[in-house]
Amino acid sequence: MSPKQKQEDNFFEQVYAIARLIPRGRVTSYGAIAKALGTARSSRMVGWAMSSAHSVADVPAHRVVNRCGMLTGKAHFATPDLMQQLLEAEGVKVKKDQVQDFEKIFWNPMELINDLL
DNA sequence: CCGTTGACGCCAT
DNA sequence: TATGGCGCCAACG
Repeated sequence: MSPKQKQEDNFFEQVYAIARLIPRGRVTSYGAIAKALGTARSSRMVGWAMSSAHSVADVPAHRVVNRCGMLTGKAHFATPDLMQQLLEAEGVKVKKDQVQDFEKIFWNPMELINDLL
C-alpha cells in the first residue's frame, strides 16, 4: 500500500476498521466511533464516511446507528427496510426504525481502544 | 475559491 | 420536559 494514499484515506480507514469490528448481532453509534477515532465532535464525519462505505462490502453500515439507536441511515440503503432486515437477521430486534434493547446490544469501540492501551 | 450539505451530538432557551 | 439551534470536519458543486 502506498503510504501517501494511506494517509489520504486514513479517516475512512479508521471508520471502516471500527465498523468491521462490530460483532454480529451488536450495534454501535456514530458518536462512539467518532470518539474512538479521537474526533468525538465530528460524529457527522463518521456518518458521512459511512455513506462512502457503500462501496465497501466489508463494512456493516447497518450495525451503525445514532446515539438514540434509531436507524437514521436506513434511507441510504438499497431499500429503506434493508437495514432493519439485516439487523433482525442478526438477532437485533428493531421496532419502528428503533433498535430494541439498544443499550444491551450496544458495542462500544472505546472498549477496543482501551484493550489496546 | 466560497458556499452548502451531511447516516450526529450536545447545549441553550 | 420538549423543541430548536449551533458546532465539527471534510467533500462536492
